[in-house]
Amino acid sequence: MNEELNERCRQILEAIIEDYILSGEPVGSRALTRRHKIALSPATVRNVMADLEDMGYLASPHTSAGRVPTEKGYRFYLDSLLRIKQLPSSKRQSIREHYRHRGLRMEELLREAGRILSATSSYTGVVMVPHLATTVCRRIDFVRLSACRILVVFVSQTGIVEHKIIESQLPLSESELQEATNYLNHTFSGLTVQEIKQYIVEQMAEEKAIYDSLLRHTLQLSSMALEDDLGGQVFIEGACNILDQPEFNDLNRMKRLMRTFDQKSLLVELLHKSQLTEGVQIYIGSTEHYSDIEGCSLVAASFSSRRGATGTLGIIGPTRMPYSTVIPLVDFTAGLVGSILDNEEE
Amino acid sequence: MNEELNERCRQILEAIIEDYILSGEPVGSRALTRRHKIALSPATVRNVMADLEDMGYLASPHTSAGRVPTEKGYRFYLDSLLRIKQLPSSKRQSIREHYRHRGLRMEELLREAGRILSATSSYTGVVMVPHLATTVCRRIDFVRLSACRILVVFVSQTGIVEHKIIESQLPLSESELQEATNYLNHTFSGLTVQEIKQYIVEQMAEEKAIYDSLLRHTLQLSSMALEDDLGGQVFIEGACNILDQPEFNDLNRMKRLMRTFDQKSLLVELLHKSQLTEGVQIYIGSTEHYSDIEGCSLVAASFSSRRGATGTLGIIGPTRMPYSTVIPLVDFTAGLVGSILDNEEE
DNA sequence: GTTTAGCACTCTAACTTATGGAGTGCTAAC
DNA sequence: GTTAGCACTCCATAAGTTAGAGTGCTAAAC
Repeated sequence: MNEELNERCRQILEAIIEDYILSGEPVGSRALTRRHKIALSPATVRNVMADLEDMGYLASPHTSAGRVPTEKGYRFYLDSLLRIKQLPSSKRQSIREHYRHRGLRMEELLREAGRILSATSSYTGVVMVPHLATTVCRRIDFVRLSACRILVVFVSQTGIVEHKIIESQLPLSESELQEATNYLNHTFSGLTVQEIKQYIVEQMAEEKAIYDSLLRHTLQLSSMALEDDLGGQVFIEGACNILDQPEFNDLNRMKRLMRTFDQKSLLVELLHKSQLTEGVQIYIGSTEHYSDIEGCSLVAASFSSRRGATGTLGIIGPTRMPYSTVIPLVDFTAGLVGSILDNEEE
Repeated sequence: MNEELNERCRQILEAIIEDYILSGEPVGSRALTRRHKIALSPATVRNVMADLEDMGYLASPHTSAGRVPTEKGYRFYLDSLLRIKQLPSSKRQSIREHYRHRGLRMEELLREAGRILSATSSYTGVVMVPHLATTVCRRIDFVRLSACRILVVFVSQTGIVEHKIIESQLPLSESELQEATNYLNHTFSGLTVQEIKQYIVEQMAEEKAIYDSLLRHTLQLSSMALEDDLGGQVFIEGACNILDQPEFNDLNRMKRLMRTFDQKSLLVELLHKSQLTEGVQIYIGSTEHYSDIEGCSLVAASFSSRRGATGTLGIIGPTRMPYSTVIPLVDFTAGLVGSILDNEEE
């Protein structure tokens, strides 16, 4: 694939994609020259377009329609043509404003982030809750519900609170539980969940060394408490926003998208993926990749606080969305949410 | 409105509604006599249908289509014609099975209840989380995040856990907080949230009598902690299920419904309403009432545990849904969820 | 008086048939 | 290499047609 696109091709490709983003209609050679003051005749543009089609950057829905960007076209546009502006400071300010009077609960903060993303972009906002793994434990509490049923409340440095009810094998008295709690807080506070799990495994391995049955039991309970945390949960806000896009006049595509939202699994997968990489990631739904969100793209960025909690947020919109504003929006929001989490830690 | 429907009218109305529920198409006189072994000619049936239309139980989309039940028609059907079967015990068993291996977190339980309702009915499940008001306090914990920021964890007898971060006016030390916690648990444990609020108000009124500033402050904090709880939150599961219904081939209606789901406010209102009444409630969306869910109905029932937590759950489906199976399903589920909550209390 | 058969009438959904417009690809001239 | 010109293609829209289902009314039958 050694096709170097020369300047003219690039220009025309860019013009086509930008037109298409605006109109959603296939763009033809005539309209293009008119709108973009290109110093070429439609015929010449047609030749270039035919080349671009051969190379896979464009496609035509049918013989006598204009051209539409392909996934490859978008990719090239995103990688090489798009100049990303900074979000204007007025907009930054107004977004910050939205977060100002927020309640301070982690979950609500993230839900709200999704809503703000959605409202600001008029597409759909998605937010994935940080996994506990890299989260630093501030405190872990056991609350005795009955002899064998124990409520575990886990609080991270970032103020994430998770709770879970576990069934203990052995009945435990109030005072035993208190003792266990004290021990755990003393031992675990300041460690990440990962480190805690590690520690538990190591201690359990030396099981024979542990003569203290309460201690052994305590470790067992904490192990149960920390498995399968809630992290990775995904909030979807403003799902219906996206339905106003003309591409969703197709009932089936619409249903498919809604189903994807309902199941969430694809989103979890994608959001996870983009957590592994720095910066804004863009996933383009096409027939080959992510066909469930065909016609849509996900613009995602992960946010993280200084102390480790890392989640991902983003916007799902039609593939033909104005990336030049959506990308900075997602980028800015990720940073903002991260810093809000930081402040909550202090 | 003193229209007594005679036996024949009732029979025909019932037949029409049942046909319509099955097919979703306007039903005509001919088809009706054929399918229902009615000992009357189509012409006679037509006369009856015309009467029923005059009385407002039926409507015709246009001159030469069959008849469709109106909201009034459905109401009459539900109130006077429908014989509700018990859920067959095989089905009960299989539903119980679904709940068996559930994690024990309240929130997950309710979410799952929504999912099971949705899957079993192939419509959309909704669940409203119990409000704290009537909930009995088991325990209330303060966790110090920083001098002024405090995490409050509230645990009800039913195992509902709510948490919230509040900002204290005065900085509090670890030990002061401990003292406050002990005081609160001692005082509040076993009271309902309502009672607690009452108590706080009374105590504050005697403010002058409270020389102990820590005590005053503690009360203030708990007051903050208990206002605007999370209860009333609504989970919607399987929203896309309902889209497969033929009535949602209409794009606009579909969008409207999705928007209603997104906003949730109408659902909150309806679910609240049905919390005030015993048994299964049915809300029929029509142009006049609840136009946001036009073409849909909500079948709802509240569930409650012995100790007070009361929420509501239900199914949203097309108005022409098979009530004879949906109603018992909702009824049974409400009872089941209530009893699961009871067990969790034990 | 109620019920029914018959019939003219209505309305829709589905199919067919024009028609205009937008756009292409090719060729030949610049 | 670029462009004008032109024949051709395809879609969207509108208009016309038809078949089917259903109604309302009337007059006869029970």
